[in-house]
Amino acid sequence: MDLVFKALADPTRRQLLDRLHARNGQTLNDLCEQMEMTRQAVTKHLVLLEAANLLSTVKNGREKAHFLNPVPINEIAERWIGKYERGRLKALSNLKRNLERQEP
Amino acid sequence: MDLVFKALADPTRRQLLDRLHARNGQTLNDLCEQMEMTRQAVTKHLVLLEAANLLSTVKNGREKAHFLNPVPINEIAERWIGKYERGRLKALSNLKRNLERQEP
DNA sequence: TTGACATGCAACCAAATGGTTGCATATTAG
DNA sequence: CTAATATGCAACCATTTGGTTGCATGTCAA
Repeated sequence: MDLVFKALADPTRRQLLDRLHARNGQTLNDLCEQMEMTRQAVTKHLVLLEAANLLSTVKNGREKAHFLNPVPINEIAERWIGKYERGRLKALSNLKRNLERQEP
Repeated sequence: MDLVFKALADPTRRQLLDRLHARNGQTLNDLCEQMEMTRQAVTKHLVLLEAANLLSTVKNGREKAHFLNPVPINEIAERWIGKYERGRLKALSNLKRNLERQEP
């Protein structure tokens, strides 16, 4: 879970996920295009994303395809966002009431 | 948006949000209890959370109460998780098909 | 009013992070 | 076979991050 949050914290990695979301199964070289950094830097990001189980790879000859794995993001939605969502209205009203209490 | 992801990336900060979720409006000293770090370290985390708009504070005399703001988390759920969620089943089936293609 | 308490601010430090360069290895095309 | 291509691995570097200590400031209680 912590690895997922850390992986999602970097804009470059979110961009990589976005690009895989747009077209799944891209190779490393594909993903390097339009990235303003070296191939090795992209590789490091992909390694982190894979460690967080946000993507899986399939080696095919000298190429390596990358596939998005939406499960961890779903887990965050379920276990974390949902929890906070349920208390949303209540927390908002509490906040409002407490703020108003300060300004007579 | 990036500030929110970065803020959520640290386990200490998620713990702080959890504790505010359990009991809203706690003071800095409250939040420092059971934290294995100095008050100043906790302060730094709270500053980041506030910069990400994940909590708001109300100063009352010499105390400062902290209130959870669930809006940014909701925005992540809406704009990011939702997008990936919608493609979940499709992506999973694609992944499965591509994996099977590799193992005859 | 004075001492205790709650918080703020700044300098400093070690470790993690995000990037680079250079080279090695494996596969495919000609 | 050989050259080009796709990727892997490791050392190195600057900046950010997460923490510390020390001290300053403001507020409440006795």
